[in-house]
Amino acid sequence: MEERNLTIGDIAQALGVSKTTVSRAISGKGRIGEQTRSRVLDYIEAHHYSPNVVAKGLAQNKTFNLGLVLPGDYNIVELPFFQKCMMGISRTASEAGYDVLISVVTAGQIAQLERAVTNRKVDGVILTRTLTDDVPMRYLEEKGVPFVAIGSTDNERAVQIDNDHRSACRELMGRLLDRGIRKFALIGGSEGYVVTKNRLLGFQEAFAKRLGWDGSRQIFLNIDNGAEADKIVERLLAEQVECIVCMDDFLCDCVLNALQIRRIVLPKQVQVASFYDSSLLANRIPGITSIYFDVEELGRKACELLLQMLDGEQPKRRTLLGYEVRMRESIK
Amino acid sequence: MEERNLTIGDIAQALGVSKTTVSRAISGKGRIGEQTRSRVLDYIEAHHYSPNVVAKGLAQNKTFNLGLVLPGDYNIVELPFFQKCMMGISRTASEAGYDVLISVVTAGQIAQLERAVTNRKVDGVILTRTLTDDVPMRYLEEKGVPFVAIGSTDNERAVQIDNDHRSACRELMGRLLDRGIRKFALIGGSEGYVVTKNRLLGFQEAFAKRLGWDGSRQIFLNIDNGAEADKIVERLLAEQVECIVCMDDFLCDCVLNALQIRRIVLPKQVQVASFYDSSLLANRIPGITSIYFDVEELGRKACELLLQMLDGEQPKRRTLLGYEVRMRESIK
DNA sequence: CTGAAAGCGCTTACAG
DNA sequence: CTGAAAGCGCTTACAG
Repeated sequence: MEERNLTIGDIAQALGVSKTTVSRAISGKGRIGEQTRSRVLDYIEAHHYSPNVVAKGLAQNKTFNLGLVLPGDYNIVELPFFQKCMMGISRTASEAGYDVLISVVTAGQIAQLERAVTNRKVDGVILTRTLTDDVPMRYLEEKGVPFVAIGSTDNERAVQIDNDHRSACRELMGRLLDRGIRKFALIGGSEGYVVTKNRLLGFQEAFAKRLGWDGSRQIFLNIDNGAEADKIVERLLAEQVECIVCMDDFLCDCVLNALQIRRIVLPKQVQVASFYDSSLLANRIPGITSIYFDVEELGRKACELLLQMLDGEQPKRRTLLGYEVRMRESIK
Repeated sequence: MEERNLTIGDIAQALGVSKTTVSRAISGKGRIGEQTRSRVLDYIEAHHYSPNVVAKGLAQNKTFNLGLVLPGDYNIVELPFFQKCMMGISRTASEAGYDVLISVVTAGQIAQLERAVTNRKVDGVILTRTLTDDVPMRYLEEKGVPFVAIGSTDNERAVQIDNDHRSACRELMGRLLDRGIRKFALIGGSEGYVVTKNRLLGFQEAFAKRLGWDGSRQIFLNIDNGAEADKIVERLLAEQVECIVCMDDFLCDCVLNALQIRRIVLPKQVQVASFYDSSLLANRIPGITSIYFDVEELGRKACELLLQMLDGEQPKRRTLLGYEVRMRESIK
């Protein structure tokens, strides 16, 4: 248990070759005789040698760590998103021989990220959230640290990856419109998130495409708590809105609670749809019509992009991933 | 941006001293003249030098990384727990100059953890979940890696930390009993979790303490999906059980849904309590009586324990943290 | 195809 | 109080 770990030197000595040779056998770089190689590899196999990645890193000026920036101020509905992202990233990183090191960033306080970067603990970084004025992103750019942003950003230089929220919302709204719904209300969160803008765009575009349409649509943005949502719902019910569209599942949860208190029956008295399909609403009855994104895939792809960058490639600036509209009983 | 990072050698040269001296000024170890020290420190300050932690680690045979083992197979209700744990750990680690490296472990598949350990990427590990037959724990013991387990385990040798679930459940049940409730049903998850056993113990003890008590209690364990829960609820309603106690919030969520479908009114027709108070039920109306634990604190303490171990201390085997019983409207 | 040597950026006995 | 030197475990030109 406390035996000193085997080193490349031990192997070299045991086999009567040089450390250089052992190193080459392991890395596969440089010419080396097939015989010598297998002797070394066999020895390694038999003695369970595994290289000291830290030493390797020091010699190559790499760490084989990826930084993962996670927000410290999340609300519960976003949690499954970050979690699944993390799973996808962790898995992909692991398969490529990298580890994932986390930095929690709260309200622009990037101390943990700074530590990871200035201490040279990471080769690159993945941001799991984008803001319109993104402090971590600015920091990484300034430091010249390779990074990829999950989510969309206006920053033209950043490598970014996101689901195609805009098209997704447009399609969902199109379907609702096609079902003959006329009076809509949209309830959304902070405009500080780029995704809010994109969802709004998709929402609007669905209407723009249908010229003959003669209904109404109300939009409420920057709603971030149940009380506000409750008031809005009350008002919407009074106005006999047909369908309440929620930009995310947190708001949807609030709306559903507001409806439940008032003993409103879905979809008979009012219909509901959400622009996001998180596990949070999975148990709801009736099921809520919403959009599904493969978040783990998003994490995997993001990680792949970063790994490409670390390999010296220049991946395209912008990647958009698909979506799936899931019609459920909350819509007639 | 692409300037080579400053090294200890650069500083030594600039100041006309030896690297040894610079190193000592920084670390504070070894004798060094007050003058020389401040000269070095000033230079460092002025030129924004920050040491290469990886090199330092190589020399000291440390990594300044803590491994964090996260389950890949969680259900949504546990998510806030792991998240908050992580926040607490990350923060404490960061303050102590450590970074946190994650390993996702799914169903006994510990490849990621093994990589982190055999690659010598971590100095110690924190487990965020304990199982009765704990594969990661066994692995860490075998490898002689210092670790602390969040949650309780039968393993006597393991340093473990947990909230005092047993007392918490006993106290909550005591309160319910004192309110005159007679017919109870307890619905719990897998017995594979040590916490399930502890909660069950606390549950039972509350009854054991009240000799004169003449009610009934039914116990359903290993329930892990909404359908099962639904059936049980149906049966309990038929039997006119007074209070349904849920071992965790996932089950509580299932139970509440089952009640809602049947238009059962809380707490009038049936009362409900949960042994855990996660954000998942925060928006529920009426509020659910439950037990609150400070999970971030749990993470912080766990991290402190591990840091102590890495400092060569031997912390006590078992730490129990407090709890808070929160009575809400779901109980009369 | 193989090896001696220098180097990655730090620490730490050992001398002085 | 300070420094030269060896060492942590690897990689990689440079020779041969």
